[in-house]
Amino acid sequence: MDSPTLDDIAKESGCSRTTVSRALNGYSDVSESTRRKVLAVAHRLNYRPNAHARGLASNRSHSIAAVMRQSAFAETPIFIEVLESVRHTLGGLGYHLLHAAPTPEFVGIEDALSMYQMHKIDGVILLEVEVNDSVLPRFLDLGIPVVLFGQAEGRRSVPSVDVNGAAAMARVTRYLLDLGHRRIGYLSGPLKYVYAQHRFSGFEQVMTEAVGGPIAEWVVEVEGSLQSGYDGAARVLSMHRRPTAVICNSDYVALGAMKAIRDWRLRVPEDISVVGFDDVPVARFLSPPLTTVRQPTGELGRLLAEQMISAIERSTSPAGNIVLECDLVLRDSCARIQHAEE
Amino acid sequence: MDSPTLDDIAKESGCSRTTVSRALNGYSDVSESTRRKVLAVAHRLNYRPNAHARGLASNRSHSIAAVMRQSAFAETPIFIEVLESVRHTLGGLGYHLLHAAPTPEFVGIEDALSMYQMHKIDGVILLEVEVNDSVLPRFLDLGIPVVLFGQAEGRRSVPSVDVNGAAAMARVTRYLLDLGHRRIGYLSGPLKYVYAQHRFSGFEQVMTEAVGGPIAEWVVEVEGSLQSGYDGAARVLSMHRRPTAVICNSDYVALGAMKAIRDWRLRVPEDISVVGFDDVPVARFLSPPLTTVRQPTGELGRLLAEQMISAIERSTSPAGNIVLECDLVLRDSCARIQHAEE
DNA sequence: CTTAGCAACCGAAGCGCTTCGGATGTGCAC
DNA sequence: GTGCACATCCGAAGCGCTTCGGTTGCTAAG
Repeated sequence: MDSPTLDDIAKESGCSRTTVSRALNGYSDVSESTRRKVLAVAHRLNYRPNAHARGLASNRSHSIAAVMRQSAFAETPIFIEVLESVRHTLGGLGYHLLHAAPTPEFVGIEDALSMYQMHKIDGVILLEVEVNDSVLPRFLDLGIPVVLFGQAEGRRSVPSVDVNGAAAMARVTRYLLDLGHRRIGYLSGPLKYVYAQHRFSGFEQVMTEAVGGPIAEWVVEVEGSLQSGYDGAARVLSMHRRPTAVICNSDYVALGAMKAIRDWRLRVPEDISVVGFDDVPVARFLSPPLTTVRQPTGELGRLLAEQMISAIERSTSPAGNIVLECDLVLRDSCARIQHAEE
Repeated sequence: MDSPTLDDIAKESGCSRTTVSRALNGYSDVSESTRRKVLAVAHRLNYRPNAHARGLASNRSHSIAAVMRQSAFAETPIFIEVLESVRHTLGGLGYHLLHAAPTPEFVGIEDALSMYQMHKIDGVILLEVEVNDSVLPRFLDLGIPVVLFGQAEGRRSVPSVDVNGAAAMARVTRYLLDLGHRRIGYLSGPLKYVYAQHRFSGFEQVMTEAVGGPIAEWVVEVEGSLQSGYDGAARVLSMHRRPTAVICNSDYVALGAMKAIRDWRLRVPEDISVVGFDDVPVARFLSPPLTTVRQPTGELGRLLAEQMISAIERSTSPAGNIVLECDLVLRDSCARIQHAEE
């Protein structure tokens, strides 16, 4: 059996194709009784609008793509949660979410670009933003509606949803200071990313107020991978003077760092305290359970979706730059400092 | 500037719209010289076919969806790798991959169904198969091309790609037997899934040959979550007689189990050996590094994609039921048994 | 009684592509 | 000269929808 079309509904319900279309799409110049009749028939026939026909006529696909960078998906489980929330919200608004995930050749972006040009998607949610991002302008130049998870420096006109990374890191730093730590290491995310800059600034500021600033040798830039966390920690651990605590850019980095610490025959948290970021499911099951920062993933996703739709439909609220706060999740990977030297 | 259409190319290259279309789509009744001319113009104008128009005319979307169950994505990182490979392969064939991931209300499937009815997708890759699967027939009844990652009992006509879970588990079991273990626990995946049945049968058979069969109390059915692994292990650990080794259905389950073992004041591997499944990135960084089973994700993804396309285009090879072997990755979570009691 | 204004509805064009069925031209055997 | 096979090309229809620009029939003001 072939799928029913608008014409089938028109025939069944005794009105024109135009009226059926307008009834189904919620236009106002359709009487309530007609609308009800049309909806009843549509439901009975299990009608589904043909996305191609609709797209061709309206130039809209009702699909939006989530674009991220190389390996971000595997290394940043938090994206999964955020995107689930995005999908859920979009679904309620009649949109589908597509993941344009990255391949080694960085095709995530190219894919999205070409999908837009083919009218397969109406807009893009970009999941990681670089300082002086080279990708963002490519979308913007083509007039592709973009919403950022993160923030683009000096581009407040691009709608965005972000977490207050600076405040979160400031809080983590203060927590460690309160435990008596003064020598704090910092495994930063790649500083080409805006979020990494923000987080570091939070750390830096509190450290400056408290102890005159971070020690440069203990600040290491790492990728998101476990191995990179291991290597970063190893570098700090093999120094002459070691920190008593290490703040990590993600839980996976923290996990790598913890392995390095064990390999150096040191204990967490007795010898070195460790803090992660993201609160991935694994964090609670580590030994010791990891103290970390939780992001409001559900809320982030919901807002991203809403911003996206209003960017596309240009009717609702104007571009917003939303920033949410994080929670500090205290577990057992940090300890009050044992023997204050200095 | 508006996107160029076939007509633009036709005008520029001096041939008809029909010829341009056929040239671009590789039909044979176009001379080489014409084809080259057309391709050149298309490239110069940066032509991208309008997916809607194409879909409307040809009734094909050149998109395929990956469908999975509740939370599978977060708990089964291996899917990410497989899907990356699927995406990569599909991309080379002119197709896009969409993830129709699940929401709590199990909408992954509904989504895919409705997307198919809207002609947004041409087929579905189904990522987990239940015994007597209730979802599969829903796709099949609608005539939706489906390829399984896994196998459906008694449905050899549905193309599938799977891993030889029975052989893998048999190998794991033999490995533990070789280390002197006789009392082996087994944290199984939900037995409603075909793959869990297969894996268990591999374990069971080897145990039967070696020691007359598994001990029923040490076989526990768990979900994929870390917590579930913890709970399952806790149940076994609180028994009067404990196993000396535990085989886990996934690395995350193993991670949960390891935490339980620590909480019981026992050591891995000295007191209890642990084996995982999947070789997630985290496995190598655990303490101790986890012995586990690696699946050939890249190959799996490639084959899934190829099967999908041939299912859609009905031209190439017939439905296949492919099964690949896994690798056992030896690390430090298993030890030769210390003191044989019995 | 006339007519402006409004609610409700509809006809037809057209979105950009594929594809069916033919048209054209060339070379070659008869 | 005629007919045929073949390679190459093209016109036009049509996919199912949205939307522009109406028309119709009613109410209520003038």
